[in-house]
Amino acid sequence: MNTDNFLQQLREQGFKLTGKRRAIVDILLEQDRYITAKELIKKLRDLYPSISVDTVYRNLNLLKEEKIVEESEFGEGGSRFRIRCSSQHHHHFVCLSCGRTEPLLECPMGLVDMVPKGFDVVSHRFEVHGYCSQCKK
Amino acid sequence: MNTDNFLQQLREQGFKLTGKRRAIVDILLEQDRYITAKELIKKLRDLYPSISVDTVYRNLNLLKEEKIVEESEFGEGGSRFRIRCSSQHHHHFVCLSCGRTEPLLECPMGLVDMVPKGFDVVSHRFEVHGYCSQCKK
DNA sequence: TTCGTTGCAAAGGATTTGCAGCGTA
DNA sequence: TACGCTGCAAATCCTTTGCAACGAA
Repeated sequence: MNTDNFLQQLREQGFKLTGKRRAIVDILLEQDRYITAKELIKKLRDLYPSISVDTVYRNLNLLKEEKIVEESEFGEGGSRFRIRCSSQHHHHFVCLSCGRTEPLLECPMGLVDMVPKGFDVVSHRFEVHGYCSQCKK
Repeated sequence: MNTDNFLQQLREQGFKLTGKRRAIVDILLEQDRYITAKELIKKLRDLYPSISVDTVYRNLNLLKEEKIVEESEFGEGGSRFRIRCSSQHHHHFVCLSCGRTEPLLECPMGLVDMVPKGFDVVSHRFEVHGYCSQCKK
């Protein structure tokens, strides 16, 4: 997956292809981990020193709606965002220190019956938090 | 479990037993589901019309630190809180409509190896969302 | 009396919105 | 040209904090 794939997908929906939008996707892609909006903005300012936070949030929301980006809430400093590189359903191990993610080996929903009878399941969330091999040292 | 058990626990830590604190625990206990701070405050105002939001948040934070209350973030309108009635480790099915919770039958972490080698696991989060038998109608 | 608790007012941080001008297609 | 995108400023929403008065033990 590269930036152009994602931008192409947006263009097909009638959205435009701007330098700032490209930069947002670029950065998320080269990070490939959960980062806060703040971190993202900081990196964007290297290229676009005056980019406004609203633009970033508007783009993140658009990318979320298009399922290109996913959001998770852990730690401090607001939501964190990461790009969805794989289209296959899976969950993540998330490093509490650097935000790096690693796919988990299983999805619990498929393993056994988790949910008591009588409930309609719409979605589920599974996340394992800890420290990656680099950060645990 | 009843309100006095929880308040007793707080008293042993040197915290005081006020009417408002009791009311907060009472309401959380009679709800036994995830509710937003807003909903909680609304219900508290029946008994204490002028209770302030800061008192509620301060108490929720205290109860969280004492592991009496747990917080989850889903849906709109900020964090949601519920009282921990059972001391046994488990996860929940959460109704997206009414916030009702139901213990899940398994904890995925015990079932198989979920996490690739080399990662230190600190915590995990598992939640299933959907509609309960009442709300799905 | 002591020290935790509360309300008030204000601040804080994250995120969103209306609007007018700009830029892509 | 048309319509999406952007920055600005302001607003909104949720949550926290300092301070002085209050209240439980």
